[in-house]
Amino acid sequence: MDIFFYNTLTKSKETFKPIDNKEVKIYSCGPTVYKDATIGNMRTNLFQDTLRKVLKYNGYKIKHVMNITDVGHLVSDGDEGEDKMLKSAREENKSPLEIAKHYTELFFEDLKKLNIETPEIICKATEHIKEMLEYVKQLIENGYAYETSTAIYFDVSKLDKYGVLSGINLEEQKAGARIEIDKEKRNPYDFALWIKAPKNHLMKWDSPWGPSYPGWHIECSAMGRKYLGEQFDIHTGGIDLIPTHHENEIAQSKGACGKIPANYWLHGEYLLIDGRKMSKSLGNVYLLKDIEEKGYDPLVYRLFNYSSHYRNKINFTWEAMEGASKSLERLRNSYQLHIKGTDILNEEDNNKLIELEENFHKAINDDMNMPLAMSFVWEVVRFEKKSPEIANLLLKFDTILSLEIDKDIEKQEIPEEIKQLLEERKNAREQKDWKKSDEIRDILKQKGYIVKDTKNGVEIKGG
RNA sequence: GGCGACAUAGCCAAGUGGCUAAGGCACGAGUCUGCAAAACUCUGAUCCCCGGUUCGAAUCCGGGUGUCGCCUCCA
Repeated sequence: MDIFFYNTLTKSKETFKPIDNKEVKIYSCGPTVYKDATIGNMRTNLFQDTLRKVLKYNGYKIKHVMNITDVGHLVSDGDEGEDKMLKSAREENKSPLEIAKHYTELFFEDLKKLNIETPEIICKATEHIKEMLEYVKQLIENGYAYETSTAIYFDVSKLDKYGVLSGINLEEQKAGARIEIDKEKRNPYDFALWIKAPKNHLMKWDSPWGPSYPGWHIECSAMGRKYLGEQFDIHTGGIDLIPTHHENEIAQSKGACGKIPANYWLHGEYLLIDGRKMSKSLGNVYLLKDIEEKGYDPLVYRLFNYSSHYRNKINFTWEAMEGASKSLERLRNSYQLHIKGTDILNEEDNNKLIELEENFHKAINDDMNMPLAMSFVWEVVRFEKKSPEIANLLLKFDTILSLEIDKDIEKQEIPEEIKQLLEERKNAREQKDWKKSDEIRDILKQKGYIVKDTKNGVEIKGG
């Protein structure tokens, strides 16, 4: 079955044709590890994870590279600001590497909680200084870079075209409209490849230009080339990376080897909070931790992401989380109903299930249309007959969904105290002492246990 | 000023030329139950507005209106 992806490079949906028909090579722009990863960052990681799993569902192997930016980015385009990593280091009274290590660990904890697979290759910028320097030297040799008193700059005017991703037209942009003009720069859109370190700069390395440090686009070009070659299949990131970071990566690659590094560029849209972009100034930044603290399984957030396509904005509200929470519960309940089911499926049922699996497959292959795919999941969930075969189909879907659909919420340790209360309530019910029964139910509720009386006996949930 | 996205039921959202416009959540009605919960069944849309193309448009084209994002680090 063909796979289709929307390619930012061509602004159209294309049939996916990998360079190698067995293994797909992917590069994802990873986190800058000087602060907490937000649920917005996690949305991008979730879409990348779904990409991996969809490719695997179609039988491909994956070689996926993700960088860890542990050398800070600069504050502003003018390259005159304070390095963010250094700013954090100063504020938290730790060394830059300690800061990086701390936030890297937190980042991977979040990925794990959301069942996001770790890419095959994780590479740190600080461990690839040599490769970056070689890249810069090559750009100078090829005539695409020049030195100023503060940095080595990329000369965008040397390219046949700058702006293939974002569609900007350099002539129509007002030079210095919102940024200070650096008189040494040849073009306003020239960007720093390598920056000469001021005296008190903490993170710096020896180079032909003295103690200095990398600009903020070169690491992805250098590491991408090292691990995946000059050209690979897919490059991913958040939509905000299009106009600057990815544009400049393409510029660097064209300068170095004349090629655009990836054939397909996939970008995830923003997560909004109550209809607005998440930002510190609006005070609406949420972390996965905040979701957990409200008592939600982190996978509720994962399911919530399936309610909208990755290329559309999604609006985060607690009301939406409540809805997703109910849905996840229903999915898992349904799996249990099917696994315990004893209905015999006839040919018509089997054909219907095959059709649903195909529809699901088509939906995920169509540029990862998860909202549509979910509608077929729900059809399977609602299937009239209950049978383990249907449960297995749900399990197959879960290789994409990663919601732990087979998690048995009833099979948990129940403390002795709770067991006693349940026993008391059972006796009360047998004597039709409804008042006492309801009182005990309230007590259990206060302790976090929800009691349900079903035909097959008492069910308990919570803890 | 430039670039771009979006506008579908109370909320979220799929659908990009053609059968009754997916699905989830919420609400309401019902079955079941001592009650509650769960489960199941049923119930809801002149697809932002105005033109145009077409046998036929939510879907294509033009023009409005509105919301938002980017052009400064940003997933």
